[in-house]
Amino acid sequence: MSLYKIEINDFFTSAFSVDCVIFGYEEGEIKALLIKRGMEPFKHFWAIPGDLVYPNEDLPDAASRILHELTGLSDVEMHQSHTFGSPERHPQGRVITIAYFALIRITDFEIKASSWAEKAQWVSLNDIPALAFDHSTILSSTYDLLKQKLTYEPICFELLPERFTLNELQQLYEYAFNTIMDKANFRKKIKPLHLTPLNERQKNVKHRPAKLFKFDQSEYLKSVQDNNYQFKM
Amino acid sequence: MSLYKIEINDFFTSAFSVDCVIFGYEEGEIKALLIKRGMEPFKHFWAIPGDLVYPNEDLPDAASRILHELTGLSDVEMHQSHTFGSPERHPQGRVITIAYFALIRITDFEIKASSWAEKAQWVSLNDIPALAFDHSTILSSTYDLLKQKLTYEPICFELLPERFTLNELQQLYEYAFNTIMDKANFRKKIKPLHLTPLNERQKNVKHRPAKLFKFDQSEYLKSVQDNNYQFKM
DNA sequence: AAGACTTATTGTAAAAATTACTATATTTAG
DNA sequence: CTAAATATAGTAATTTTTACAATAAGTCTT
Repeated sequence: MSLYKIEINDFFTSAFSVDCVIFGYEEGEIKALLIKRGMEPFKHFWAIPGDLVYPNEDLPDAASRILHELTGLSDVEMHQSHTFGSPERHPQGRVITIAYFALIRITDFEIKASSWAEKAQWVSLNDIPALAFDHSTILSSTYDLLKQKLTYEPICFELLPERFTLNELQQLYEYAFNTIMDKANFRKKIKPLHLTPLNERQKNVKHRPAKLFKFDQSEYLKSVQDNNYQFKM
Repeated sequence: MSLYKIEINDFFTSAFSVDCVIFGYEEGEIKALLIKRGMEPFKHFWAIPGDLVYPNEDLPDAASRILHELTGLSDVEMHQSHTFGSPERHPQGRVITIAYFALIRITDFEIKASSWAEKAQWVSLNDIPALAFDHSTILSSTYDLLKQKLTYEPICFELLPERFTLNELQQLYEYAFNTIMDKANFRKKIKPLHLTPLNERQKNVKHRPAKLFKFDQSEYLKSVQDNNYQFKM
């Protein structure tokens, strides 16, 4: 196609989609919610949940819609990841996709069926199969971004249950950064976060139960302003 | 429009563009290269250089093309920023834009004329005027991203001249983070970077001229692998 | 109910990194 | 040659991080 013959309307021939990487944390592992595609192209392939964006729909709205259709959850913060637009990435035409990610509490909901998914399942990041389209790339670069954000934003609490033990928090970081940390020193490090201790303890463990804590977002935001505190891991 | 009437072809009616925030550093200030638009919409408004992406063009290629048309520079690393897709952001239809940024050395080139720009000019980030479309938002969130990356990637050297003094490096960080740093301590901090000292000095200064240094990227990458060193500011 | 066991929680001292500040050396300008 | 300005090096106090030890508080077994 010669550049000189392109007119403005020739540009309005692309579609775009939103792919939504949904991360959860369970049994000491970070997992992603994958679907088995129920339609062509890549029918029956595992994939990241995503959908074309409606002509009048805003991007974050599309991401929230996808999350809602699959999980029933609303009001979950969506984080924008990267955008993928290689001309060959979609067999049916030029489809740019904007990746988002959401962090959710696995135990908070039941996976729903969805129009475009014949099956949905949590998969540990260690066992991700081959995925449709360029979704392997999307998933891994979005996970890199998540790890990056875990170091300078307190988003770990979106993955943990609302009431959590300090060990659970530590194990999440140990998993993500593939390290082992000293328990005592870890507690010193998170002291400035002022996690709220609860009058509750772990249940059904065969040893001394740990105290449960919760994270108070508004408290945190205040201390960021007042004390010029900067979360850092 | 009812959702039930939407067919696949109704989705292939959008366009997308790439906007390229070009940052430079001069006279102790970070500046952005802005253009004055030569055509509608927002004719004569200041804007971030950008263009629609051709149907078969990859996104990074489009970003490089825009940079090249305006500056003549090639082989400059492009960093992807955020994507903006509000349905109302473009008066002529649904246009998603993917923001990129490039860091360049202002003195390395001359600004060229371009088909879509009637004028191009470096503007200090302190004096950015009202911009076309949602470009004010794009610029400020991309600058936030740049500052974020300045803390964990050695991209400061893409802004500085190839041979620079340690003071120039320090001043760049002081500008970006709006702080004042101790000269002696700053030098200790950057010691692990192993900047290469040159047998050259500053010229035309009315005091003792400082030694010039350069950054050796391949040396840096090696020390990242070998020593598990992680750049951090 | 006692004691063994496991884990939570607190504490402490050494090591390392950061910070604030001082002193000295080197070059240009007049 | 001297004054002015800045580069560069050094040092000691402070803070943060790290490694490790000690104790407390529950559960489980007998």
